Amino acid sequence: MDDLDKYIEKRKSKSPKFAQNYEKGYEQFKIGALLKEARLEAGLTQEQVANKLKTGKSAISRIENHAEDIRLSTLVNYAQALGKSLKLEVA
Amino acid sequence: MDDLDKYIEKRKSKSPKFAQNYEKGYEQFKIGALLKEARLEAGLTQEQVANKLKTGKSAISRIENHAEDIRLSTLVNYAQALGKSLKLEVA
DNA sequence: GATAAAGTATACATATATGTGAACAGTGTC
DNA sequence: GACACTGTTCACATATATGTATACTTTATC
Repeated sequence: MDDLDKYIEKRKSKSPKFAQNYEKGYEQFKIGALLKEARLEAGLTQEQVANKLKTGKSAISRIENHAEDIRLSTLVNYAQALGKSLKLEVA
Repeated sequence: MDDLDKYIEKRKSKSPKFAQNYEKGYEQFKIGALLKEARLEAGLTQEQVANKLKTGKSAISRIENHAEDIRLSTLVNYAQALGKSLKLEVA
């Protein structure tokens, strides 16, 4: 089980709503976890990312923890702030 | 040159703004084209997709032609309406 | 246990995506 | 040309993501 899986398990145990939606297949809930994982790999704090995106750290926290939904541009910007890019596919 | 490329070229020639943003690398502009391509492959009209998503056909047209930005949930729903799924990656 | 750094939670304001309906345009068929 | 079908554009209303500031929590270090 990798770090992302561990994180998901932790979120599930702490939040019934998260667990319920996650099991339903709403993997959008994974997005926040993905971004957080990518941020930590880049060795950045939420505040550092916030500064790059010219916003506050609370906004970053919200994205990582409560991103039931998110704008595509926000995803793209977040990825860019980490020096990465967002790949999309309809398959 | 595949159909999507042809479509992009057509949009570029008709809309300077589209061309400009596209060349800048704002590939979000590709999203609408991607969705349209997927819809046509599935053999569905905009109205059919609109019905599945319980919305109007004008909303579908707008997404395909003027989706400078779009919500992740909208992308996911659209893909589902076509019997497909959305793949995301931060790389 | 005091302090600082990092992250979370909340509330309100603002920006913007989407819903909705109507009018109009393009395309093909008769 | 009339008709039906498909897609586009517009305006307005509504829903919701994000900006912003503040307070609180957690964790680590001393």
